Amino acid sequence: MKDATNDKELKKIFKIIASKNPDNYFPTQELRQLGYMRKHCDCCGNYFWTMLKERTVCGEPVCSGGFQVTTNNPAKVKLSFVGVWQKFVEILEPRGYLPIKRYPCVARWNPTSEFTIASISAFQPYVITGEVEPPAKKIIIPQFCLRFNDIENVGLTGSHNTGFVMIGQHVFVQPEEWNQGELFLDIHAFIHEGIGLPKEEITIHEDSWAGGGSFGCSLEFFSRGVELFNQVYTMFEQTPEGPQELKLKVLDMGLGQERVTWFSQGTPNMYEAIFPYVLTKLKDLTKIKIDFDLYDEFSRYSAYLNMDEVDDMDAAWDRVSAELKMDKKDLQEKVMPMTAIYSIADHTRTLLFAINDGKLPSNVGGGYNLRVILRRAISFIDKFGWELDLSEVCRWHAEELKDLFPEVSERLDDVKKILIVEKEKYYATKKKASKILEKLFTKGDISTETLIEIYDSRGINPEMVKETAKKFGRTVRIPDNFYSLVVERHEKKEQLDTAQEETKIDFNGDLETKSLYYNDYTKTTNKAKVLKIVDNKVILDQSVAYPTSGGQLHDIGTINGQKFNNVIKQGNYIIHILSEKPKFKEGDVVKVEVDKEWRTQLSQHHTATHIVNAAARSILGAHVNQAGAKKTVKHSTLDITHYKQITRKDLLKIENKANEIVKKAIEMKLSFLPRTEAEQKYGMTIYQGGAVPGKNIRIVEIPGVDVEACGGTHLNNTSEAGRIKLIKSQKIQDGIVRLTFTAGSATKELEVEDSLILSQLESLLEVSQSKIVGRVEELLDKWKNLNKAIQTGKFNESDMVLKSTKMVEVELLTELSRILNTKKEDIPKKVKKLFKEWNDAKTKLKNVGNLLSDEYVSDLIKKAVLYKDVKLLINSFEDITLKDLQNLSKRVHKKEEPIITLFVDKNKKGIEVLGMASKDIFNKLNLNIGNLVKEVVEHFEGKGGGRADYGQGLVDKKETSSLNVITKLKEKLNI
RNA sequence: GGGGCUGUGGAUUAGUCGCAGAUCGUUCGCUUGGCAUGCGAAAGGCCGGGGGUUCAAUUCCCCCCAGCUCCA
Repeated sequence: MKDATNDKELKKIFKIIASKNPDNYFPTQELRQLGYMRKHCDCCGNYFWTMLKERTVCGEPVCSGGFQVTTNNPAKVKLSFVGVWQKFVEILEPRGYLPIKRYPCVARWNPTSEFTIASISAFQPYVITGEVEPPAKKIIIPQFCLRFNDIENVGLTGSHNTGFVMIGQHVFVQPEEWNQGELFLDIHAFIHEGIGLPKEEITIHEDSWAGGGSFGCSLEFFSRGVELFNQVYTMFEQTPEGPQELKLKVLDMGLGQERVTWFSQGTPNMYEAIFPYVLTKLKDLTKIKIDFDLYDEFSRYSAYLNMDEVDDMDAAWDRVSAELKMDKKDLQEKVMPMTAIYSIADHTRTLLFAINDGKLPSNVGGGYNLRVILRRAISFIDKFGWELDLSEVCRWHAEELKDLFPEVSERLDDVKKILIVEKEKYYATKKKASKILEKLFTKGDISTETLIEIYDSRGINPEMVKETAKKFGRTVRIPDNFYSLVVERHEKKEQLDTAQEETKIDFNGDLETKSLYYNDYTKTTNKAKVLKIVDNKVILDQSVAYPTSGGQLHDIGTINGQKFNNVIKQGNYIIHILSEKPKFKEGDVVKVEVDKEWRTQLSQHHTATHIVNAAARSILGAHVNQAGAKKTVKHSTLDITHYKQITRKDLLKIENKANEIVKKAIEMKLSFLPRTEAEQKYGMTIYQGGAVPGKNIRIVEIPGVDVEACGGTHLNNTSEAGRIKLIKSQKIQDGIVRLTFTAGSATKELEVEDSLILSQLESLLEVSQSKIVGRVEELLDKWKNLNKAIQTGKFNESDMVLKSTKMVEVELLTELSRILNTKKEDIPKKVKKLFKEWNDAKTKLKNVGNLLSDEYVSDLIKKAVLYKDVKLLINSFEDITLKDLQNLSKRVHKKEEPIITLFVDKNKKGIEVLGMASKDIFNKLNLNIGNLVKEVVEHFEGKGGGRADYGQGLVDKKETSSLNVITKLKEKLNI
């Protein structure tokens, strides 16, 4: 047993051990009392319990010949979906179980998984490890769970869901209170009395379970080839010395409420049993009649259509229609609408719960799953052209579930808004996709490579490609293993990245540092005993210094006057990292002092984060949740869930709201509460900052505003936060917006920086602050105009002066960075650049006899000579730019065609040569200007090139003169 | 969490180390009794931003910003 290296092996070995001595591990006494006998399956070799003497195989579908739910239904009690839970309570509550409310299906408290995937998830990880007290020792819970690994099968097989309720029977007790037989009898009572299933219809399998180093045995309950539930007794843990009894024994029984409902009603498929109200509405609206016999027949073979395993869907449909002795097209036409209705019903229910519990559809993370099912639902609706509003279907679900889950009716308006936004996005990408495809098809055929590429980067799947191909009367070969090719491509790329692991410093012994920063952030000093020193790292028995955690940066400070610049937390102890070797020894009593300003600033930012979070929620809606946060000395960032970019208006509203909260001077309440008590009192939204370990959790409450479980340093009163200023918002992914803001003296510093920028602009543009925006707008406009004028030679006097006195009432720098399309820091740089270019243009245009006036250009053309029937203009200039040469050439060419211009300019860089010829010169004279320029500049060890009608180059050798270059040019032209 | 793609007049976009193009829309003129149309002309580009390489960058390299997308 000790040799088992992983859970899978552990499970296998333990199963053999348990089945050898069933009396030691299974409630055999109770089983026998009830009349069951132990048997050995002829088919798979496992042990099972049954009432039937003649039974020789266990209840696995493979051994007993598939599902037989619909015919001659064995359940004597017919229960609705909600009824199943009510019956469960009816049976289990008198037996000492406490029914509790479901946890959110978005598992904010759980660091190991994003969604709740089983009823036991509600208690993972801290209850299981014994770190946290459960609400009661025996609990039952109707837990809504999400699982997205079988999306393509939903609607097709008659029994797959993306969201489902797992009814949990959970027990957490000390070994001496553990009564396995009773736990077994409790659940048996539900199935036998509650559902009314005769014992003859029940088959119970012996099995084992292992996970996370713990393991135990389990009993699986089957009837008619359907696994109804699995009761897992986790009693042991694997240790280096071998298996040991757990200090906390855990019962994990999870029962699919959908499955049991179906079983109890014996409806043709599961969907019909679990949301009849929604289905009736859907069928009414779509006028779709379900052919139950056909669907039943079909769903039996639907496994052939499992997208995960089948590469060639067409062939798979061929196979199924052959089995059903039906025409393939006919079958698809009949089956697909039914599939669609069931899928829509399932997907909307999942979306309702997930959005309600704080997850938004997105392009990354778990939100992606929501997007996938939403798009799947919409595409069904579009395919059949139904007039169906998904948010309306969500509403029906909410109604249908009101007795069990009243909370999902609370945010239906939010759900609607979110679904609308998401739907629009879907259509936008679809439109884009069809455009891209059209382009590709007009270009030629689509290779497998591009097929994968457009799927990966544009979301265009082979299905869509095929459809468009039809329109173009083309065919596209799609490889059978398309999706595995995509996976392959990812594997190649993603292998390159190696996760960098944090280096852990290894201290032996059970060290513990008492944290002194919880009660009062102004307490910044304490005396402590040195527990351990390793190199520069110091562990004390207690400390006021805050270690980096919960998104808050660590404190800095001194120990006995020696600086520490970093503080980290590891296990139960805090490590101060000194900048030099400590002068004190282990066992010494030392004095810790934390930098007060630093600490205050971090506390201001942390409390401000809670305030902004609450402000955002009150302005944007209840769907706003924290998705991450970071507090540094300079500023604080808060990521919130929201379905679109936040408008500037709303941003301002949030800022105002936040500052209102500050001004109200609300006294903060900081306290420790037992986890369960806190959850019950304030709800699961306290886990804004993510999972928080510990039996007792710290609650940071701004009464009337916000409550969060949080370990950071906080102010005593909101007024101490100073002014909160939102610097920017950015959408970091779909569904998540990052707010960056400052509080306290960071705001002041920022304002100083800002006013510095503004005063720079003031003196540059020679206007008062309030008029800067107007002036910059004007500058940009006139800069454009003059740049154009340089090319045309025509200009407007009014573009030569800045005189705008327009005033705007907005945040100046924000507005400026919008106008200039640049970051705030770059504003002065950019304005300076524009201003300079505008001035330069002015000078160029103003100078008499300047290069751009019509007269000058005409005079220049007069200098042209005749070269093989074509005008040739050679001229030299001084200190103008390449751009000027270009503009001048262009103007000459506009005025006089055909002509060849060869301009030479001497400036700081050296001698620049620019040649231009009218388009047809090359053919006429067999003269390549690019080559000409190249040869000439290279003769003087310069560089250059071009093409037939354009050439450009530079000679940077000091001793070369313009005349030299011109002479060489002439020489090459034989003149 | 890990990848991929895209950014060019108001819209849709082509393009390339070498003078920024097209279509639609807009404005003006002509055609017409008027409209749809037809013909002709014009205006409209910080080639997302910053830095680098280069004789020369919208194009190549790096960083950022914005949007889209796939996978776990």
